[in-house]
Amino acid sequence: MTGDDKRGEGPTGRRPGARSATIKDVAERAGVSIGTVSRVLNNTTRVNAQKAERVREAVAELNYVPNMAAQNMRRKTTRMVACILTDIGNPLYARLIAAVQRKLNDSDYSMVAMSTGNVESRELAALATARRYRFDGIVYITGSQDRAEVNAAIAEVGIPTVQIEREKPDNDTFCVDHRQGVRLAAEHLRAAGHSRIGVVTPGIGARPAAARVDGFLALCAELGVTDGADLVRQVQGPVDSGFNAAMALMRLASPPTAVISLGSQLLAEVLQYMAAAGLAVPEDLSIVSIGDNELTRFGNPPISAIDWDFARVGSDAAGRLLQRIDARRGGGPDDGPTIARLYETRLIERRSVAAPKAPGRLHRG
Amino acid sequence: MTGDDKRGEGPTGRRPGARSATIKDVAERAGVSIGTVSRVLNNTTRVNAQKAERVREAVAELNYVPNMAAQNMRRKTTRMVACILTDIGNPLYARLIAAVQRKLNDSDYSMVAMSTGNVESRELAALATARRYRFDGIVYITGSQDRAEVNAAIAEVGIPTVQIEREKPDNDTFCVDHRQGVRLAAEHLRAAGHSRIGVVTPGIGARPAAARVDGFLALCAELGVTDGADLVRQVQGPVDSGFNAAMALMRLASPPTAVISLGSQLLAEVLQYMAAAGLAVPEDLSIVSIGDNELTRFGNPPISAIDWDFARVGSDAAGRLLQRIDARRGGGPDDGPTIARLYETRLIERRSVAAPKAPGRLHRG
DNA sequence: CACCACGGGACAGAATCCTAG
DNA sequence: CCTAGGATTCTGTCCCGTGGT
Repeated sequence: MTGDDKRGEGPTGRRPGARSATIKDVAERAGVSIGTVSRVLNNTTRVNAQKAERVREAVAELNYVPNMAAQNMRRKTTRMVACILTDIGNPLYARLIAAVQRKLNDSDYSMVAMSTGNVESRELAALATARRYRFDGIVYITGSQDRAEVNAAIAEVGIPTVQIEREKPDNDTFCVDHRQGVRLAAEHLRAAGHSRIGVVTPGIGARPAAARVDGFLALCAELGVTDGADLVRQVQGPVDSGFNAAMALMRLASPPTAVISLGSQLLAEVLQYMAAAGLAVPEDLSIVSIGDNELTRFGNPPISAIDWDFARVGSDAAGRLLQRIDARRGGGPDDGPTIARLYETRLIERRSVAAPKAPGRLHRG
Repeated sequence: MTGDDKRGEGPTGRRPGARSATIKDVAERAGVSIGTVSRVLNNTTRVNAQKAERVREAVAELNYVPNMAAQNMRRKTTRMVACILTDIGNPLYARLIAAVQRKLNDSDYSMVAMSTGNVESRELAALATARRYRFDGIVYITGSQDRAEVNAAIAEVGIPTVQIEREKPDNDTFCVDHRQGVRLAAEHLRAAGHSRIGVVTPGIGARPAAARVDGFLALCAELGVTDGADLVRQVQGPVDSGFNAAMALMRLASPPTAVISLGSQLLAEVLQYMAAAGLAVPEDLSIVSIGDNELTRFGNPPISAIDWDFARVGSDAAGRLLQRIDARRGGGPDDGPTIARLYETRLIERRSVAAPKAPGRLHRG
């Protein structure tokens, strides 16, 4: 009864083996029934003020914490959301998953992160895990879009899902408008006088790269540029690096006067090539980076970049997921038709873009 | 009995409302008892091959997945580990948590990430959550070391815990040897002829910064440098930026000829100041960065940096945590005394260090 | 008598429904 | 109508006991 006894099995020095208190222990100590304890803790209906007080005291004295596993069983809900992505170590997505985590946390959900390394079997394993744990929702981020088995598994998993940077009509999707982004970049370069613009891109298995290349080629078509495809260099593995892609581009019979680099890793490699070849930015080659980072912001020279608000994307996606979860709990089938949000990008002008040295041949296009 | 009926509630097109199959359903369908199903799934003892086959068929047909919550109750284990850190969005820790996640995953554990924003109340909330969920372990990363309540909560949480970048004798700790790192940096600069070396550091609440400043001052003392403390600039908030710290340093009556920058964010700001003031690196100021990143690797000029293997740290820490968890399950109290691992750093020489312009006054120290 | 496969029941911790006062 | 106790439920695991070899 005295709350100031700090020895023994008091709150301090909990022995590892000590079983933690259950709701039954609390009920006994407070001299009430289990049901009453539950009611006090979840304040579902009114209980006698005195008993409520005794319960709260008992909870404090026993350092009682409800067991989530037991709650999960009854409530059929875990308050956990899986975040499945290719690589949690990719700094590009750091802000995104931070925003997701934060939003979930604000509603008392926890986020469990699963990296798949963009490997199909691990994607399937992650989905199976999500099912075993009966997670309340899934945030699925990027990765190749065309794996039929994975897409089928997502459809069958039976857990509300939102997808980020994936275009799938079955779920709510949240994508950056990379088509518009690459257009912004290309038009900025054209405005500076460039008519031959190269593109260095990672493999187009995942949506972001695919959409960018798509957007670029569409723009070329609109402008009547016929050899746009020749100027798009796809970097496949880590071996076939951005360094080589940049070199191939610059050794073309009629090399580009400007380059759009997709992804921060590639940008670094392109810059390395330029340094190695003794070429200057922007004098010998103008550069726009898709994606803003420390290198574009603080490098020398600072690189013009296309930027977008990943924090917003993550927050919106998580918010929508929570809506879906609530709707399902309510009993209604779900919450209306799927939505597909597209986020605009913006151009940050810096010193890496200048007029081409040889006053570009404008006859093309 | 026919397994080829694919309509209705078959695996494809699971309706959202459809309750997922339980072990009882499987038992009924296979015509065996619940216990037998359990034995087949966990292959604890031998069961009749025919019955086992029937069970496996039923599992496949019903698309049965065991319910973790129910397993947790009996097994008193969740196969989940909490990763508590200040900010999951900080790219500095991306590799670290990726390694932790990967190591846990290899042993079929899931990682739930919790950001605290380095706010005491949220740290306590994270620990409470870990207790509610009965996580099997905790990886605690960085954050201010001196919050008594937090440290008490870690001690009382009753869950095996390892700590990264925190020096706490009660747990296994895994720290980078920043004292050695800053020494490496300083000695490299001294070897190049610098005797006045400035330091720009974030607030020393957290261990990494504290250890670095400590190491620097210790070195100064050894060398008989008496005004080392004057050359250490602590940047507190985002307002009092690295830009200003660099400026203050360079406007000293006798400014340093070299600077050690702690943290990538600060490095960028120092470089910004240099550009704004029209000063060149390394001609007007040599720089060594503690921490390697894109900016140090690919910037212009590339910056000499102190680097370490965070992936290893994370992997080791997670591995040790798994050992502790196993040991506790085995019944033994724990697994021996706590360990405190320290990881060496290494210097990567790049072009940001040169001899000081005015052949340094060597009479000091 | 030892052994094995297997069924049946107790159990874990919390929520919720029913019912009696 | 409000309060609170008691029984029931959720899903798997583990142990015990039985019947057959």
